[in-house]
Amino acid sequence: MRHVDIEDRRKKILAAVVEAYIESSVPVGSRAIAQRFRWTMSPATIRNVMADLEESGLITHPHTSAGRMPTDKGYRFYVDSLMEPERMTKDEEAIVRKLINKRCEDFDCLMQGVSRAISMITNSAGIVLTPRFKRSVFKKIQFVPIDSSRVLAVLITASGLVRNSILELEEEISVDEFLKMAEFLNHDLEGMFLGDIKSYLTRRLLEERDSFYSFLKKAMFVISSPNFLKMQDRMYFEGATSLMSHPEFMDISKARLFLRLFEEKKDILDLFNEDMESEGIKVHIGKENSCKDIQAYTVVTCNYKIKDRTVGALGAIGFTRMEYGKVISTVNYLSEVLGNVLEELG
Amino acid sequence: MRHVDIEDRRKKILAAVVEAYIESSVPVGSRAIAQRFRWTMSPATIRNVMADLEESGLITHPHTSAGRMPTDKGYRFYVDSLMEPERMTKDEEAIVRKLINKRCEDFDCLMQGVSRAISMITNSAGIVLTPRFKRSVFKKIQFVPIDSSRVLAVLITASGLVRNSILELEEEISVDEFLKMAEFLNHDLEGMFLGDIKSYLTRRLLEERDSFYSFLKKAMFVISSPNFLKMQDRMYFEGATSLMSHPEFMDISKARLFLRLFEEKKDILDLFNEDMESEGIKVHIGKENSCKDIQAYTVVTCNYKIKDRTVGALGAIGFTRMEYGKVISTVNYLSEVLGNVLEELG
DNA sequence: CATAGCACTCTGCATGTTAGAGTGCTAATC
DNA sequence: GATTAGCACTCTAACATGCAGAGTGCTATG
Repeated sequence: MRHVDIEDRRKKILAAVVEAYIESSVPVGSRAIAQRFRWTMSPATIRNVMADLEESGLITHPHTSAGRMPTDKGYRFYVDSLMEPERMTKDEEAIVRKLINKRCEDFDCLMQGVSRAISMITNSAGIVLTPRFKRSVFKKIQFVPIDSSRVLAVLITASGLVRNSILELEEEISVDEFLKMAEFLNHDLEGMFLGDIKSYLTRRLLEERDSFYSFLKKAMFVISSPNFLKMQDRMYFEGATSLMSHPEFMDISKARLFLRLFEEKKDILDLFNEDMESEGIKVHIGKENSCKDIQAYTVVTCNYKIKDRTVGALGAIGFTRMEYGKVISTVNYLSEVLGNVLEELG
Repeated sequence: MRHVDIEDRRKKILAAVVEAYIESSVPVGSRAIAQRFRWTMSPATIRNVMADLEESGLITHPHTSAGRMPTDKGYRFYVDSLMEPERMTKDEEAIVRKLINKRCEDFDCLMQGVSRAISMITNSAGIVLTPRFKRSVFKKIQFVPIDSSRVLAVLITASGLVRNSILELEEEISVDEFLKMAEFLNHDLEGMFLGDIKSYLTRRLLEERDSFYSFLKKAMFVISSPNFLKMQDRMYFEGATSLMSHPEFMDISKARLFLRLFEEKKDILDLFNEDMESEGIKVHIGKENSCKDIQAYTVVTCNYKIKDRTVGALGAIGFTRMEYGKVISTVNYLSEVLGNVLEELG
């Protein structure tokens, strides 16, 4: 059937435009595309198809006599239907191994290594969110008294992460009471998600009205102390410099706005936190982003897991003109690597 | 005496050139300087003095018919002899209070607040090093067993900072033994600098050859576990964006090199760590910096203290054309604020 | 239906021109 | 003797002009 051929050619040419534009970062003309197909079609033919693709809103023109470049819609179609997945090369795996080795058991160093690996391999900026506190599983708590009015709470999660916070006490609590409280909490909360602890204790508080009551209340007070459960979830961000060399940042005020995204953090965090709710790779291309300041970029995110449970997210941010195949496979790969390392480390 | 007058005028004109150049960021001409002095001198006179200053290497010319701009040597003279100290304004103090309030008792948040305050007030980038681990004073240690082969060591310093690390055990150590070890360490090491602990224990090990020996050896093993004492000293860096709007970064490759300084971190850390050895404000102007990549910038650093002991450093980095008075007073002020907050928090 | 050819358009670069800002020098003035 | 006015000179930034190159759309032809 003729019709299939035409559809097929449209796709091939769109893919060629996208790939050529990604490589060169300048609008591509019909001649360049014809060359790509080893002159099996003439530039004139390609021009006709291109005019067609433009009408469908998949590519555009910056001005009359310029080549074509993909629109966000064009990239979307490319990512969904045309793109071929890319395998990680040996070199790239070597980079990952080099940056994320056992030697650097420091948590900080690990997170930094992962975001740096993403940025180095993809030529975009790498982003890694620390394992979300609320999504971690309770394993053990211990109290270390500092002085009469303060105590240090040390909490270990099932995945081996440690968080500590200093609690300011209003009423004095004896060492003995703290020992009992730790024992109680360690027994009752084992295996519970940290995000659920508060509501669990509240429920217990309502159920048991007798002997245990005042004790529970104290535990509750400790747990809901202002800086206990709302703990430092952090974001690592590396590789802004690798974006700086791209022509998109010729206008420095663009670069400035981009960097501000990461000083403010909020918009990026929101995006990642939302994506964490679902499984696997998510790609947000240009104007698809609800946040205006991100609309010039593409964000690729992926959740990562410890023991089959999503605890955090990581990803990459770059220009819409990014190497989608490579970025997607890299982000995917590193989400697995990070999960594994954290599991092992736990 | 005539001679004094001439010296005095040279100084006044140099100060005017420096200040005008800092304000405008374009080379300043004799006319502009004359205007600054409300035409009490004619441009021609000023030109003569300027030619003189240029011969002394304090100012330069980008080309024949351009105005003058200070050299690094000129800035140095200005900072050492001409500059007037600037008081913090009410507005600026309000910024500090807003960014560093009690509510944010989270350590991360505090460090970030300080570096952000520096950057906002000075229009430069703010840098804060966390309190150096080695310079902290031992207060208390506690061991929390995780499983048979690992134990969590929680260390509290006299200034109230908490650091923890997971120790991998080669030979099994019983819970009871850990309790005794903690008791021993807590008793013997109180008030000692963390950086001195290792050598102290080594000394003890040599002195006591009898009953205590095997016990000390175990403690020694724990203390010198690879990731115990070489802990994560971090650096906070905020405000790169505020530098981006300056004309010095018109060439984006400059901006790129600048950002790389902070992805690499090493050069900056070396500079700050060295400056931490001495007291008070240090100013490194342009080419005075030994690190080549920093030679286009001026770095202002200051140590900060907890209980009269230097534990860390903070500062600002900006173009040599920075508002020296404001930057110096701001860095100085915030070093005190940070010290006080940490002390209170400890 | 595909393609060759042609007129047209837009960019980027090189070149030329001009206004403005600033200097250095010299001669006149205080 | 120090200061200043005046003038010739130089360099930059901005704008105009011209031209080559790349790319398109349209039309006529295979």
